[in-house]
Amino acid sequence: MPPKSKSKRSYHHGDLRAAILAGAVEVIAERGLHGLSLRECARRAGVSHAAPYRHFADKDALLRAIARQGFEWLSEAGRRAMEGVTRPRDRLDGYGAAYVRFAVEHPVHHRVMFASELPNDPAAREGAGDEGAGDEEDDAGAFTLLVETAAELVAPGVDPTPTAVASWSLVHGLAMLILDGRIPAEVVSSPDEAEAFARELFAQWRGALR
Amino acid sequence: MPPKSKSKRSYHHGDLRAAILAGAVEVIAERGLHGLSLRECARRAGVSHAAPYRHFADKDALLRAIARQGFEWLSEAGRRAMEGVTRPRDRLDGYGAAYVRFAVEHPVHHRVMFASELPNDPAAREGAGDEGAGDEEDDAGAFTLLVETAAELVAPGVDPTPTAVASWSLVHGLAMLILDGRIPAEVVSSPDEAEAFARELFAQWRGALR
DNA sequence: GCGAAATGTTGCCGCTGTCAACATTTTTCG
DNA sequence: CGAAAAATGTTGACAGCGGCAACATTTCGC
Repeated sequence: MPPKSKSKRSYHHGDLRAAILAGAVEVIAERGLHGLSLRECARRAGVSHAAPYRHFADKDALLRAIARQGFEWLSEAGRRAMEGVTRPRDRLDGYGAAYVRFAVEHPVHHRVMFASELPNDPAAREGAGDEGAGDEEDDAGAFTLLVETAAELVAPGVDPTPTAVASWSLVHGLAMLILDGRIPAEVVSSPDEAEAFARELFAQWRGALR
Repeated sequence: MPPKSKSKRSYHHGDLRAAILAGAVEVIAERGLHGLSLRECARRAGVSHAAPYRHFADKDALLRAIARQGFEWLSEAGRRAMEGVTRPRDRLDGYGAAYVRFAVEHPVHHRVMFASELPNDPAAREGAGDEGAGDEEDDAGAFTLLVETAAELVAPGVDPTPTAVASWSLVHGLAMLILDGRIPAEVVSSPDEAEAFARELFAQWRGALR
């Protein structure tokens, strides 16, 4: 059993897993979430219709993989937005702005991440070391980071959860409304405009906590 | 051509359309959005697999009907929450609280309404009076009502859109996070708790506008 | 009553998810 | 180096689904 930790290339296809992942994002962008099919992904990768099953147990597993990738990118974007920023409010501002920007720049990932067609399955916990030796964090990572940042903002001893929930709600709701096209396009047509708009709303919100 | 305006009963099934609508909501609640199938709805209604097509052009039409019903209920709940309330901030508070409560009480409708797998189709505008003589409002109604309420709150001459967007983002994001189970259950386990939590966040937010 | 419209049924097609059996390539290890 | 084993890809099959066409039945307007 080879330790398939890093380099996965030099097999039949090269890196089918990544190709299918990218193809799936492409298909969803073109035909929507319910227009995704494993067979279409296989077709675009130039393999037979059952090949994807060597890399994903089923369709849900593929969607979970996209969601996981999205959460990783989001966490990374949030960390990068806060790095070097020391004042707690500015850190929370930066995270929120990065959140909205991520949603606008990666709409498919955001939709899959929060499509919530992946119900809470606290089962399937076995086989240590079979797959995923790198990172085991799921969506919890993003929320944890947010709560920690909010904790720096509120008075010590106060439960930071409400502040974290409010912040997350604001940026999450804004992101969803933008992605669903329910916000006038002239307000948030580009990622930069979206981020600026988010920062404006966040500044107003921050005033309420004082 | 009978004027099928009101009483739709006394045909083969009685009221297949309503039965399928209710069955679809049931199926979605049990198996998720992607677990919905017209054939399963037909089965539960006791009809053959093609019968639903006499009432819905396709699967999307069924989902659109559910969404329309949801938007009607939401608008009605918002109006009822604001009726008799005169102070603009209290009106906005009431609408937001009703919004969150609606989402918690009708999670399936909320999910379908904002699944955004129903892309903007400004086509198909013909045949006046064929169907739907009652109300023609879509999701625009909810947002319009919100903007109008926000307009009462801000200083005259100021664009109320940012305030409306912020308010909607907050309650919409909160609703989605609750429905997706990303908020600790001990905070918002019941509709009442969810509404109370929403009111608390809204009160904080309102302070920032002053 | 009678024609027409509305409603429901049966049968079919292509597509999809998923599995099992088979084929091929690559890695591991004596 | 050379087999055994593992990983990867292919073919074929099955049931379920969305959607359509043709047919059957009920109800309504007159």
